[in-house]
Amino acid sequence: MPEPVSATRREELLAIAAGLFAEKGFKNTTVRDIADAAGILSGSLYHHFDSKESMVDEILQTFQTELFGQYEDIIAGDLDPLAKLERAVVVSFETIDKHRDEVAIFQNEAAYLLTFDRFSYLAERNRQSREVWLTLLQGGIDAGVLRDDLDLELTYRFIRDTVWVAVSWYRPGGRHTHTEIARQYLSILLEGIHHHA
Amino acid sequence: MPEPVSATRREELLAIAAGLFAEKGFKNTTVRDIADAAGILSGSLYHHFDSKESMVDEILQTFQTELFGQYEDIIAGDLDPLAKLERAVVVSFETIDKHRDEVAIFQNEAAYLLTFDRFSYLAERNRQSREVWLTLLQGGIDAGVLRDDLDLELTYRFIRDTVWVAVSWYRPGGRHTHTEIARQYLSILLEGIHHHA
DNA sequence: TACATTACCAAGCAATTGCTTGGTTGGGAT
DNA sequence: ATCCCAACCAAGCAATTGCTTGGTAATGTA
Repeated sequence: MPEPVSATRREELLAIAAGLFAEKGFKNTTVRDIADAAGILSGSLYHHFDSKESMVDEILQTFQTELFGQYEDIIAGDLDPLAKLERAVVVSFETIDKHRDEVAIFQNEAAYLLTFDRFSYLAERNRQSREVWLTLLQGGIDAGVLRDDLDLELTYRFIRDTVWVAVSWYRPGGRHTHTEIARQYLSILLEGIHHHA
Repeated sequence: MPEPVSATRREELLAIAAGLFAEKGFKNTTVRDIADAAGILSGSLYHHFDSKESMVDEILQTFQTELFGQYEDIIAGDLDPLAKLERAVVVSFETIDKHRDEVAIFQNEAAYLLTFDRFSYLAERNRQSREVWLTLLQGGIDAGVLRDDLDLELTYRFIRDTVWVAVSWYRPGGRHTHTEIARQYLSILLEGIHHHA
């Protein structure tokens, strides 16, 4: 197993931990599991990190900074409302493709991690995410390009859930690329599955 | 092996356990948590049940028997294809309303529980669920009432995910009834959010 | 040569876990 | 009056948990 020259040992260990946290859950992954996967003893992990919590913390912070930066760029950009919404969906699926473990951890463990003070920033991220989607949807409605007879909150949840839950089954190299999935999901979301003559 | 004792106390304890499993996860809920919530000592649970696994087993089996029975009724019924699909969505939201804890446990813990032999029937239920939705979708396509340009597998996942993930935020007595949520979700699914003149 | 740094090992501790064992209580049937 | 039995308690065991401690080996750098 050749290792990327650029990856420090620290980043390697974080990637291993992320894979296990995503697959088995945070609480259900022991420091011995992580150490075994890395080929070292559990105690040796504490040369690199303070605690198991610090590992998942670093994993989540890194990817969230990147993701929310992209959302901000979209909103601040000059695309038309519909294109902005489409772009946000595509970016989300790109993130699922590029940061599958991190997204899975955020999806599955956020509720549990929020019981610790040090992870209270996750609640802020959720609030931020809601604002992004509501802003994009309202923009489309104001421009007359989206239906105005739907409950905005329900529509937001519909989109959010549909996009992120795909991380539970999407695998790179599967029968659909993330681009193709985004395209079809957008088609259903915008046009519906009903046949229009 | 303790057998049915006072059916009511047994059901009480199962309901308490289900609430905790749904809220905190199976592995992350201790037998002491369950006992505390029931106002007894942890050892006393073993008068009613063999193990923690037996509890979650009984919880899942009971509700799945009911749910899949309803799906079978719909497919065997004489509604037209579109109405069958709509009915299946409505029944699913009714189930989320009526068996919130059980659905949440199935959604969140199935992957973990499947690592134990005794829960292999959960994989069979997943297969069964996929067949139900694919049958309903194919029926609509054959009847010319649903679009035939979408990937069937992706459409199935879209519907499945959208319906069941709602259990993560739906609360009875919230601002939307499960009937209202089903209605709006169906509207988006069938017609899309795009504004059609 | 002397020292520093990085990455790890070996051993184990305190807390928590699921579960076991033997015993107690109180209401209902005989 | 006696007995039964469902429901529980009190105590604790063995395994697993996150994490600590003190040390070692290899690779630098002065």
